[in-house]
Amino acid sequence: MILSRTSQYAVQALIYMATQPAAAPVLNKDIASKLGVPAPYLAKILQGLAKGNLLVSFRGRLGGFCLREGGNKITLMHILLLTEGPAFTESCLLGLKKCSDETACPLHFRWIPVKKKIIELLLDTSLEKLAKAVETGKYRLADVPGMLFEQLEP
Amino acid sequence: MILSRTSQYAVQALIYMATQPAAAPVLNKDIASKLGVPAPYLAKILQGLAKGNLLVSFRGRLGGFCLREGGNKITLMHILLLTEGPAFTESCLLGLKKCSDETACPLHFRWIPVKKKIIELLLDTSLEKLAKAVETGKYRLADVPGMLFEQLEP
DNA sequence: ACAATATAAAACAATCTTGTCCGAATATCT
DNA sequence: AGATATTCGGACAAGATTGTTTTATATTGT
Repeated sequence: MILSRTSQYAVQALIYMATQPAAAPVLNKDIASKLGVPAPYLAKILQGLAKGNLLVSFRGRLGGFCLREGGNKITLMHILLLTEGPAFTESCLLGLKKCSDETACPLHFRWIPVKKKIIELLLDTSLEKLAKAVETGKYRLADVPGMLFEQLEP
Repeated sequence: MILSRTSQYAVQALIYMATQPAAAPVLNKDIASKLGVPAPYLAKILQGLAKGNLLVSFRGRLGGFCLREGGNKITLMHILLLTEGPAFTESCLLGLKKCSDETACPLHFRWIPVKKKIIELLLDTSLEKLAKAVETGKYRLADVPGMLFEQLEP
């Protein structure tokens, strides 16, 4: 029923990046403060996503992270395959190592149609869709309120 | 996409108990060995289920654990409410503490119908159904093979 | 009294999350 | 060109959570 913290932060961060202008790299520090998540942990997650070719990273001044592909190419599935591991869609509800159509746990065939729904959702939901939803202001990305589109400069 | 180990062991154990004659208490030790899970850990889990009124426990000789209600009354939902906590059906995919129809994360309304399918499955799946499935021999409850209905006595 | 069993608590281990530190890379400024 | 400021990269460790094992205690039937 739940994703790991790592996956949650990864999705939040990528949605936020998709709301930002694609040209300029986004700073880990900025993402962390806008989302209210620990910066060192987020950095590690973003590095992993860069290694998985979802992001490009630039060091030095004017550095930061950019989405490698446009937000319309990246789906939740792409993200979770990296953060949850490549086998996360095949996991057995009861935790059996071997649970296939041949050697099935008693929940296997009941679970399959539900799993299918989940996978459809993950495949169909692109960063672009989510970013646009957030940009309407009707949805929030973090518990910390008002940080996202009400930032004031001194 | 995944339940905690505790939940997995709890469900496995209860299904196994539902395959056994209801009259005699079942020993933690026996369940553990048949399922191939650590006995002390399973004991702790079963005690929790007893506290949650899903099981009755008997101490001393001829002791053990019994299902309190018939297997047809107990659903996966009953079990998981105890092992995952009472709020596990309300958790937000992105981990937001406050994510309701009013203050929604961008995944909220996409996730609701899928969550509904999951809840339906959990409410509809009784221990009795699962136990009967296992008794046909077509489904397995544990990775350790052949322990369930091929136990030989010396 | 004894043996078998559940219960409780605590100790231990593994994993996940978070924080700190320093080095490497890169653009900007002088 | 060189100095400087900024940013990612990676190693390491502290803390938190979860899973596992051990130990001791209480209860019950024979």
